[in-house]
Amino acid sequence: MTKPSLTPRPEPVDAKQYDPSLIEEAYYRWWDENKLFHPEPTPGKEPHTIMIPLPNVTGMLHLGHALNNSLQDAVTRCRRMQGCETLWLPGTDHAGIATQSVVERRLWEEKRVTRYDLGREEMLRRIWAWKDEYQSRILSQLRRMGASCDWDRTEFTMSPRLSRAVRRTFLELFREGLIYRGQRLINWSVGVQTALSNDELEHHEVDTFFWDLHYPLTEDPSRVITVSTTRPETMLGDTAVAVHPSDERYKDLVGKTVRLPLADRDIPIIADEILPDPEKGTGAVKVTPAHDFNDYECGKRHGLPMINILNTDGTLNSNAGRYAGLKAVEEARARVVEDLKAEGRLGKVEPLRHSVAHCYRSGTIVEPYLSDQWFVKMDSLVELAKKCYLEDRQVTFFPPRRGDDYLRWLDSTPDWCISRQIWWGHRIPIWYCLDCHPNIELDPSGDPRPIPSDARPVVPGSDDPEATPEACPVCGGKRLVQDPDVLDTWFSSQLWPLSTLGWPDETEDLKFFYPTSVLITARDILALWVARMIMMGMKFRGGVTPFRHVLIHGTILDEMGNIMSKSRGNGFDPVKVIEGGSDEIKGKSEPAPGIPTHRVEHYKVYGADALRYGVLGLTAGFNQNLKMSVRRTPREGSEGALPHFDVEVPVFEEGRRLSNKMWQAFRGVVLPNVQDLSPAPEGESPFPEDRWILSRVGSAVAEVTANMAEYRIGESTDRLYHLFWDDFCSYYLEVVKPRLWGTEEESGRGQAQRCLLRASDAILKMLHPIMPFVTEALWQDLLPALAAAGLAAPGSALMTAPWPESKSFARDAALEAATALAQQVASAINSIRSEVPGVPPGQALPEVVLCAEPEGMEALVSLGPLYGAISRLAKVSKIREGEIGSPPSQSAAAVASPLRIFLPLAGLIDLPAERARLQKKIDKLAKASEGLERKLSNPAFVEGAPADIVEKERGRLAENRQAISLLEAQLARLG
RNA sequence: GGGCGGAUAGCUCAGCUGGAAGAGCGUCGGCCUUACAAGCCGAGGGUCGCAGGUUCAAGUCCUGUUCCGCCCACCA
Repeated sequence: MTKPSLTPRPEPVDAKQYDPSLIEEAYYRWWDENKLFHPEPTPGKEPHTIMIPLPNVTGMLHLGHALNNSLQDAVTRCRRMQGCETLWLPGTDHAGIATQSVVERRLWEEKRVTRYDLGREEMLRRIWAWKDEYQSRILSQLRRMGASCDWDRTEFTMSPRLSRAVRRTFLELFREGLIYRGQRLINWSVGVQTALSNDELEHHEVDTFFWDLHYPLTEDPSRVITVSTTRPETMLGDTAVAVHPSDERYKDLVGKTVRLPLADRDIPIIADEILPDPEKGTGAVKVTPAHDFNDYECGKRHGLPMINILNTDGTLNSNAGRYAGLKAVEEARARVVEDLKAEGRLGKVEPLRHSVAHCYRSGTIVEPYLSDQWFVKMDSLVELAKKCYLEDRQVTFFPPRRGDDYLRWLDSTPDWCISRQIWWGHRIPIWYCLDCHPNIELDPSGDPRPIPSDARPVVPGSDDPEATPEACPVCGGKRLVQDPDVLDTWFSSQLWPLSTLGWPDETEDLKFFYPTSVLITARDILALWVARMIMMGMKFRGGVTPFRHVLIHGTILDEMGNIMSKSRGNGFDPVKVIEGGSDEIKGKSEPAPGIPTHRVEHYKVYGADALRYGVLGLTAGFNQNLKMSVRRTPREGSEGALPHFDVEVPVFEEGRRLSNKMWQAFRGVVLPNVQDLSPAPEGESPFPEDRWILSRVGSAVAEVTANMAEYRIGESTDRLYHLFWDDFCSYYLEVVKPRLWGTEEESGRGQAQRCLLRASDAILKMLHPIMPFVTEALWQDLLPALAAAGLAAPGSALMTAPWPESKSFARDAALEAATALAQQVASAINSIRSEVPGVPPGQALPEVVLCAEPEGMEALVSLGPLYGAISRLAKVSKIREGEIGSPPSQSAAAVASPLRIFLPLAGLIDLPAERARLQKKIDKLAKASEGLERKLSNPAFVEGAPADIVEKERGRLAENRQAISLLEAQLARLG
């Protein structure tokens, strides 16, 4: 309570229906201006920290982000109300390759210039401008969704502070020998012209061929050895043919040479244990160590020469002789095949579909490419990451099975290639001495190229991202040039939980908020990001995990099971869902049969709460696929050339209806009736509906609290929906209304008001993490009454109000059972009203008679205090008890075990229709009884099953039989 | 090829440690009942993918199998 009082709350909105546009921005601004999102390290308080999985500045947020951030916000808001000092730290990722590619593409489309035309400095200026624009758009999208991030701590991976952390990390790992430079076969993106790590590849199925090539023996050209390949053009770089040592067919050929066609080189036939599989193809394979990962390993085993035949742009180089300059896959392949055919060296050609690696950003083919790159040695880091999870149990996955995915990746990760031949990113903090290495040249951008494999690295003296080494430690020369490459984006993102809190400085934030509480993310970056953050935390934070929990949520898919994205044409902008409006969609594929790829879509105003409710509801059960159905209906007579569609999303529809229902219930019933508190005696209310709703709220508080603690947020949305709609609105409000309207003494108005306030308060609180806006707005309207009743502090905010406790709500199981029976009775009466012809639908029924067998008397008695409730719910004027033996004549009957219900309907009843209705019920009951009888006549069941189960089944059968006999008697009476 | 997940009402999905099949939407019928027609009342609709097994009892556990999806993998 040390916080200064809040600024005046936003003006109350008086609207008949809920209009999110009148609420959301005003309340968000109010929270923000009161710094309610901003935590401070506070000794004695429990911290709760979430680092946002930093979105890329490449584009706008999509529905997947809406889900991810709704989860984070729901957890954050819940913990904040539970008294934690909550930090949700926002920020963005510079996303090196992705962002540079986007800006380059745009430059080319708009101005026909390349990055080389602009030069490094100007290009970076353009990318910074892009970043500024998109970062602010992304952050405003987050605000729009209601994200309670601490904007004062907003970070960016290339800020000076984070750049310092990156440099510190690089230099420490380098000094330790965990970062090294070396020539390796790496993945090369031909489109972006940079190295990629294994994790940046996408595999796509490609239709191609399997070609058989005949290589003639040097000593006897009439004899050939046949190899099969999917990449005939790489034969220009072959340096051997390999066979399995056990392969009898080729035993005599090992050690001889073949004459490589087209290249006219002699290459050896070698025996290798690993590469060739005698069962496959001809059993003999061509070996191209510079252009295939397996061949590379084989080449190293046998000391084969490695002939690089590629340029960085994917064309063939001079090692390819007359094919130089041709694009390898698109042009050279066909020419090589053609020429081999002409020479009679081509064997059979079979169609083949196989998966080929593509660049995850440019979509172009990835070539294995031999080059000098920087690497992180992974083995010791992998050990730390395993220890954290397996031995220390410092980190827990939700759901637990995700821990297996994590381990699987750790077990199969090679050294990490971290250098990228692009400009946007953290420059590698290594210099080279031009005096020691006179063959280093500077290209037009001022970048040194090439850097020899044996160039001696010179490191700067400090972590300052601006620091440069003064002189060459060997020759003292001052002509130093920095390595032109930048680091893989993930090198900086892996530091996110550390660097955002100020590491390597020992800041108050770092001391208080580290380790973070939970990392919430989708599965696709488990390896790329999650595992590496753990490594860095373990390495640089004294073996402490960066996060205690990892929540892996599913991916939103469309109804067909495809990943949703705007570029595919089946996704949409979350802000459009919130604000409504229209959007031109120009996708790659049809979102559903008959829906064109290029169209205009119109969205309703759903509001942020409905969006959040909808996406959070999808997450129930930790499912990995979250299919979301979308209805698109064509608009008649739409203007313009493009077809127009109205878009409806059922899950958002549900959220919108819920927000509106809340609005209506509070505006229409709760608020008008709590303005003037009538006096009420202390202690428990004598009115059963009061005790009932508090009991129901109490059990919901217990369940929701438990669910939230396990991140079962989808389950909570469902639970709260029914608590509010069914229990609070359909039952409690209906039943309590007369007391609110009535005079004080008789009706217990004061008690009704207090109970209403307590239930409302708890419901709004529990719904707040899911639907922050409508709940805060209604709670503010309710606050004066809550304060008057001593249930809340005046001038406070729901956002920071304390979470309800289940122990403050008395539970009453017997009352809940009695009320459930009352609801069944009301429902049975309504059913008769609806099904029996002749019963007036609108008017109240004059009388209902309830009867019970002797063993049901207790239940009947317990129902006594609830007659008023039944009267309201089923609209009957009078309820009385009757003798079971002499039911009223000319009546419709129903059963709500253990009670019999009679509606005297003299003169109104349609006899044949009523007879048919009764017969239908009897048939249904008889069918159920048959099953029970069979079960109970089975001695194995009666003896084997626990006694209470057998008893239960017996009771059920007796109930059924009684109901049947009653209905049959009724049938007989109707004649 | 390896790993994982899914298959339950027309659609999207709940269903925890095995004890009479649920929600929302959609459909059908009836209601402008004084918070709410963005609503209320009622009805219909399911051999829980298929085949075995364990058990007195299986949507739930085990085995096999078929589809769908995802992740990983060098399939020459």
